[in-house]
Amino acid sequence: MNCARPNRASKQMSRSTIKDIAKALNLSVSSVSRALRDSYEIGEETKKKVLEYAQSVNYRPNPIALGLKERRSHSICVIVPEIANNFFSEVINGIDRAAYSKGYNVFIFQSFEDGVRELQCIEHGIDRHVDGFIISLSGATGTYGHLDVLKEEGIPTVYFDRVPPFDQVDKVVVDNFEGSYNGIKYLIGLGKKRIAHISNPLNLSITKERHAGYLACLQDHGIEVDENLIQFCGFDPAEAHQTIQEMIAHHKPDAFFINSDRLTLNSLRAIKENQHLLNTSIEIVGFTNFKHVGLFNPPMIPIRQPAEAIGAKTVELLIEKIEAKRHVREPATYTLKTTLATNSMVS
Amino acid sequence: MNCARPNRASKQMSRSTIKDIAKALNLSVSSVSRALRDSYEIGEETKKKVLEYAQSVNYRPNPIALGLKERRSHSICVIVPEIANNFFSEVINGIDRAAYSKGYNVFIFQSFEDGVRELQCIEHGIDRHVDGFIISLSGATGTYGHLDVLKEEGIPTVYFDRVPPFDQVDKVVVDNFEGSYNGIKYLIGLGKKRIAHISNPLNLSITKERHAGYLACLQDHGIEVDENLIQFCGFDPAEAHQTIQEMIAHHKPDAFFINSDRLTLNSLRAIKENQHLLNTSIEIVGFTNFKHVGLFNPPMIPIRQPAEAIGAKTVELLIEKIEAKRHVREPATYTLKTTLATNSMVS
DNA sequence: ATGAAAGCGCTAACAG
DNA sequence: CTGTTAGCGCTTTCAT
Repeated sequence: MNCARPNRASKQMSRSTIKDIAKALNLSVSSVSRALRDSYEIGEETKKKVLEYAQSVNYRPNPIALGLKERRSHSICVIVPEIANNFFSEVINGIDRAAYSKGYNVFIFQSFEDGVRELQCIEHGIDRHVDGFIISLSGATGTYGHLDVLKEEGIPTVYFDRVPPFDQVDKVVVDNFEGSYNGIKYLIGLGKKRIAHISNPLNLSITKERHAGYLACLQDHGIEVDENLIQFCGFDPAEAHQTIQEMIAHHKPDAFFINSDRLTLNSLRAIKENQHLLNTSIEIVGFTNFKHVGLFNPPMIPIRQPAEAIGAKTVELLIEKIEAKRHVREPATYTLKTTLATNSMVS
Repeated sequence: MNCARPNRASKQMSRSTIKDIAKALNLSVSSVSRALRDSYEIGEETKKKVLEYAQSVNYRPNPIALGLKERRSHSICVIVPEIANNFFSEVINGIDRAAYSKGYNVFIFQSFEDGVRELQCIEHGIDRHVDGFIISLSGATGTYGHLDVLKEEGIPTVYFDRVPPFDQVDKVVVDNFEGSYNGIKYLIGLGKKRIAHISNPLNLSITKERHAGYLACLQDHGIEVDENLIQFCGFDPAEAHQTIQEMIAHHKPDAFFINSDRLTLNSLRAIKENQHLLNTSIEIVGFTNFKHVGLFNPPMIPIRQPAEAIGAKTVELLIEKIEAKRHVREPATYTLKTTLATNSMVS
């Protein structure tokens, strides 16, 4: 740690700038700039000299100055409801890796399921001149007016998972309908008839689709829908607990289908504690990307989303939009597949 | 969505600037700036006029321009090994909330356990003129030279959890020694004699301390240390699996103590699959902040870290340093307590 | 091929 | 109290 201090001359206290280089090499700033950007209107000689010197002082362009000048920042902004969530943190990994490999910086913001903060995040991103947004909507609001800025100012944006209900935007989602349909089908195949559905509130796109899958599958298999077996429940663990408890006590389900990652984990404990009230064994299927579901007791079958792939896809689409010169591709929705991990020991 | 377009005049295409306001109000930019910053050298009248107008056009200062000018950005940079980790994502929550309430923006970067990327993250932060850093070191490197920039340039920095081995920096940690000591004591209290220790490599500060706690506790209770029961193991799930398998097959432990969050989750499955090879019941204690440990089978007792509090503390220290005018407090280490959650059903 | 100068949005001397 | 100006680091006409 305490090695001899490098000689004074080479110490670059505050990062060295293009101006410093110009001075040192007796050139004008514009020439240096051109050399650095590999412009065609610069002499080979000079270019080489500049590049070498820049290297030697570990020159890095100042992205702030660049941003001010160019109105772009080579960075993208990701807004998710919360990071402490298996699914979202995996998606972020996918985004981070993909963006990094394309030379983009990633800013991660959390909306904490709050529409107001979501807007603030968007404004922060805009203020910082990010080149584009990747957003999964907060669950708390049913309005979308705060997204208008993005459209109006033509800022490239890709939504994923929890997407807005209008059309003219890019979306990356999974086939939620099919995901829950297959989950229910699995339960029915096990002979289950009273499949409880624990769901987040219906204002989110994904919730609606998953709910529809549940209904459709029951219908297709001639099982009548019992409204008592459907309960909506927010993000609070205590609420989940109570919901489950009442469901078990009053409506005797023989299986559970749970609608979202957080809700699944929150519900499992309540099921564990109350399942003795039922005389059948209980089967559980739920959306979750938690990797170690195989350790759970009661056991459950997870419906998994290809989170990293979703992240990678959003980046691909976003960068395509950012770098598109003229002809912009029509906005589209990309749908990936969920997996029903019936042998869920595998990570 | 397709509501009548607001009248042309009020449409602020590109964000309105201080200059626009000056023009509109027939003032100089400096007066506007002063009004906005609530300077004392500005007339009440003018100030009010400016403030109102600014409000009406939804003026937001451009942080990029500000950053260029002021060399500070009112933002901090958090660098963690990975986000998809219960502990780190909780800490980030703590940081986010605390920073937000003090008006600071948070940039989150992942080092992916890679020293080179860690340096890049630091450089990114510096380039973006963040006011300070909160860092938990990547596990892959044993060198610390890449942190010198921070010291040399005097950039406020607070380390947490995985901290560097030198003194002149602020650190927020937990009492890892005590944490594992208590964990082992608990196992011994259960009558366990052959307590296996599955540990990450010893290059991290936290690993060393936890290891020391294990050794000390055995010693204090007159249990001889069996080197065979100590195994080191990286971040790869397959490696953990093999390590556990061999441990069980060859050395017949009657309990496990596992050293880190990720490793704990990775090991549990291997224990589950191999525990039938043992004739005793097995007890498990491990560091993890996963919230739903109570659902696990095999059951385990988690050693928890107060992650949100750690995050909040790092922010408090960092902002104190950032905003300190003259007299800088001596760097110090703040040690919080772990919890041995013996009734681990509680979230 | 190279230099000079303007300007991105903002603040902070410096003048009045 | 208010206006003028320079400058943060960089790119980009526009001259030369």
